[in-house]
Amino acid sequence: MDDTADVKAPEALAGSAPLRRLSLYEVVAEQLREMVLEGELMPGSRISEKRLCESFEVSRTPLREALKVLANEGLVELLPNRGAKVTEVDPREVADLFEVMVELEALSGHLLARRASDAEIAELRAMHQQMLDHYRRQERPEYFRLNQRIHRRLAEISGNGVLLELETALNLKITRARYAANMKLGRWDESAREHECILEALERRDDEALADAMRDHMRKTGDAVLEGLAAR
Amino acid sequence: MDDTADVKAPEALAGSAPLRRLSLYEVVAEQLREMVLEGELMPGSRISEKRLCESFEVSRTPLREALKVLANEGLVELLPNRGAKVTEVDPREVADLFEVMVELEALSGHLLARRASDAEIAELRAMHQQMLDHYRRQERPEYFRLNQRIHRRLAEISGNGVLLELETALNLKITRARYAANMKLGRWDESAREHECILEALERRDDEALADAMRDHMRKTGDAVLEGLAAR
DNA sequence: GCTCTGAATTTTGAATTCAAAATACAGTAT
DNA sequence: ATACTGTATTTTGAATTCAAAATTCAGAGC
Repeated sequence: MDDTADVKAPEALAGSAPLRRLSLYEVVAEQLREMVLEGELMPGSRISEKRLCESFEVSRTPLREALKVLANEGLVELLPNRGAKVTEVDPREVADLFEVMVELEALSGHLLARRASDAEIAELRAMHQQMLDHYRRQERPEYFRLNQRIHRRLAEISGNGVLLELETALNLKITRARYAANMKLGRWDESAREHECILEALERRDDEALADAMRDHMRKTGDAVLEGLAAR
Repeated sequence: MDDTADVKAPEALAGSAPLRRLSLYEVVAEQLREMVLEGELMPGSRISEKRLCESFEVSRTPLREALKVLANEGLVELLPNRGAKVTEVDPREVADLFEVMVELEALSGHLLARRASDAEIAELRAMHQQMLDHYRRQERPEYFRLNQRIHRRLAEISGNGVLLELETALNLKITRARYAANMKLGRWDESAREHECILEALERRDDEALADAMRDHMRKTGDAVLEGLAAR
């Protein structure tokens, strides 16, 4: 039907911020990442290079480069001479993941209490309030997106680049586990309350309380996800 | 001179152990990794694809795939349309790195105290004693290698796969920072003593003491590396 | 002399091609 | 009918080719 559309528009995604064109493999990787995270590519399923190339309308070269990136992120597995498959969500690994994340969050908390500026705390508070609005209006996707943004912002403000990278990387897998577990809504309001605790501890700049609150929040999230996974 | 040598011998490196052929890009990645770690490729230096292709005797495809892997590991930076360069060792980032590593080690300690079997503890003790032998004989490279193996084994035995992966990944950068800092030997015996503390706490299965000892060891290592970096 | 412009060259990005491995499949023997 | 062998097909791995971007460099203009 639309086979006139040979025009690729990778710059469409570039926005305006970084002012640089993305390589094709980066675009493909981002797409793939989303497909894996949202379960569009089922865990365990083999990935046919040809099929994906056709659907993305790119050659195999950038696709294979993208697969290598995803493999490093742990979202796909590369089998030698037999292509790639989407990694399974292994509850055991997810448990390990949260075990680590809990500690990273605690570290983040300690750093935040020391390093966050008043302006940054106000910014987080504003985001938090907006998130509560979405909660009250039961706007689930908006709530979820903002929730993610807040967590990311917390990691950023903690001022440790390595920590930010690790949390981002691990969060990929967590997001995937969430989808796979089909997170029940029960924790929605519980989670909102935990966020309130975090914000309050941060505003008091209470080191230990903040670390504990963040640790606690992550631990409970983990428990909920694992429960969801077990109940499949 | 030797332009008769069109024969590539990638299988020469495959050895016999894993019983599966490594892809070319994996071999290249491993070589590159070593070159970066040992400072053979200087931090900040631009990487010419052509030159490297010639020296490895492979085409650009596997080399570029390998570069993508290294980029994910943070050893090289990919500049759009301008190739790759070896990432600089940024003391600020190294500090962040250790800040995180210290917590990961503490977690590792807690897990080890609970999960290590008697046999595994004995194994670690044996490795430790052997390392002390190398220390007494002043066999530096052997000491260093065994040191690395012990740390890796500790991570393995802690039984958290994600933790093992992270420590392995971060350890890459730490190793590089060490080389860059030209680690002075002063800490050699101090480090051996710290290891003794770790072993003893593990043998007592003293949760807190072990976590503290491992945290402490990593913190001091970090301080030494950072000092070395500052003194360049 | 210095800077700017614009071709020539080099280098990178991505598609295509070629070769090797794996898979699917048909036919034979048991 | 089932298991096995050898061949055809498909799919992956890696080299090559083609196009686009960056770099270099020469010469014109100030």
